[in-house]
Amino acid sequence: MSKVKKKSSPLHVSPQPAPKGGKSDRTRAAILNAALDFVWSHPFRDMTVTSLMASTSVSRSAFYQYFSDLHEVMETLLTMLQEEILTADEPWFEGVGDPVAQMRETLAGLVDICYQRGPFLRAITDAAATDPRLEKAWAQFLADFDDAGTARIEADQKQGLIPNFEARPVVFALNRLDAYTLLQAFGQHPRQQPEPVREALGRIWISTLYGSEWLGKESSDLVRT
Amino acid sequence: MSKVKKKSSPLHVSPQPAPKGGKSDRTRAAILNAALDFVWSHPFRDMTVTSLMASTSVSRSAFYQYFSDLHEVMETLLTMLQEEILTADEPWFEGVGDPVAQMRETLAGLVDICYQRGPFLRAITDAAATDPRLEKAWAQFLADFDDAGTARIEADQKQGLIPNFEARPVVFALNRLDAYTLLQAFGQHPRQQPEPVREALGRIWISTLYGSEWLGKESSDLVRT
DNA sequence: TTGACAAACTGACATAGTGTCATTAATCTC
DNA sequence: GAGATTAATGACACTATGTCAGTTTGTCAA
Repeated sequence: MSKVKKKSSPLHVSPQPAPKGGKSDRTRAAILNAALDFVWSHPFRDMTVTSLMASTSVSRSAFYQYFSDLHEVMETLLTMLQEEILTADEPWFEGVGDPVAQMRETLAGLVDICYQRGPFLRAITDAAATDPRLEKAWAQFLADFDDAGTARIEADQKQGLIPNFEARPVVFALNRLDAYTLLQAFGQHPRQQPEPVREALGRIWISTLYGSEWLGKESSDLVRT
Repeated sequence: MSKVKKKSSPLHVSPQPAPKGGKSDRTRAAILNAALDFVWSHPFRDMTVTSLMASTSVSRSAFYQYFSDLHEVMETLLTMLQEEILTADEPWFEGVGDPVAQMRETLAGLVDICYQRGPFLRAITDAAATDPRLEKAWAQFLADFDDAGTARIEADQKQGLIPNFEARPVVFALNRLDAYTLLQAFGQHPRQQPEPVREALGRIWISTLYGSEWLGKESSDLVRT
């Protein structure tokens, strides 16, 4: 929200990320935007270098001066999305305060982002199925949440806020819950409504970790003890 | 387990599915087995018609007399797996008795199958990312569980066994939880241990639906009230 | 302005995989 | 064992990829 421009539908664009370095990078940005636009309304499997460069003023072979293949484009975009999501997830994953309130805040942010970026997120995971590098990057993205979530749970267990069980497999499962629920709910048009999804995820996380007695007020305002 | 032969590692083989119809189907079975074998130790993205038919005694172009492309092979295999999973999932999804015991039974069966078929399951979802038909088939496979699970929850809600919330989004999320947790835990070698996964899934389903007070005995035997 | 060097871009090519088709080989039927 | 049906093959056309030698464009020093 700070300095990123938003187009109505096909999401954010990236002008010249590194205008000073020496490389002009104008074409590079054009390619990234073309990819973003494409993926908003077409499945990744239909993306070809030709189709991408058609919405550009330069030739197909120019593509290969900026990226080695389509997957590298997606990997670049994944990195951008990653930052956005990491920020939204901070409250519960990095915080130390009231867990349930932070959980709700984190989920709300996550659902919001994934609703906006749905088709694009979907494109990344589709692309990951056909490329080892991107597959690894996506796996690492999820694995980082596994680590952070495990740490948070173990901390809360020490405080007696969460019952004692082996944290890692549960976090692993809950993170796949989030990732693929959001992916399938928002990954293609028409997207599902965000509210029921957020409520469902909140219900599952909270009753699994903190107990269903915390589910009281499901409405918009956050619960504070 | 009834009449299906099992090879040690690369899973079941399918001899002549329809030996009477008229078509010989011997080559067809060979192709399906080649696919099964391939996918046990290689990612789907590396599968080509050439590589498949290489482990066969017939030529590449013979492939096209049995399947229109690689995705159709995977779709055929999906149908087989589907039956196996539907059977394992019957207790909770179709039953009317003690929900928690049935839940545990269902999850145990599901984890067991997915542990055995992991890499193959993975191949199917990878393949679905690159083909509309298979994508639809996979989506429908999951959607069927959404319907069945919603029905079961609503029934249990009427009996007061499950708190009143909108069932569908929660089932949707829980089914993605299962599918992608199992997929990522068992989808490629080396696979995770099945027990922690089963326990994690059980914990999440049960505390979300029936409350964590049912989690008492986590050991092997089933809880009966 | 010119020349010269580098950056940006291009068209043409080699490669890999797909799916089709006319033809040949195998198998069955009477 | 001749004819007909089914199974399998080799050769071909097509699509998309990634590479490369060469051309254009831009910039800066003289």
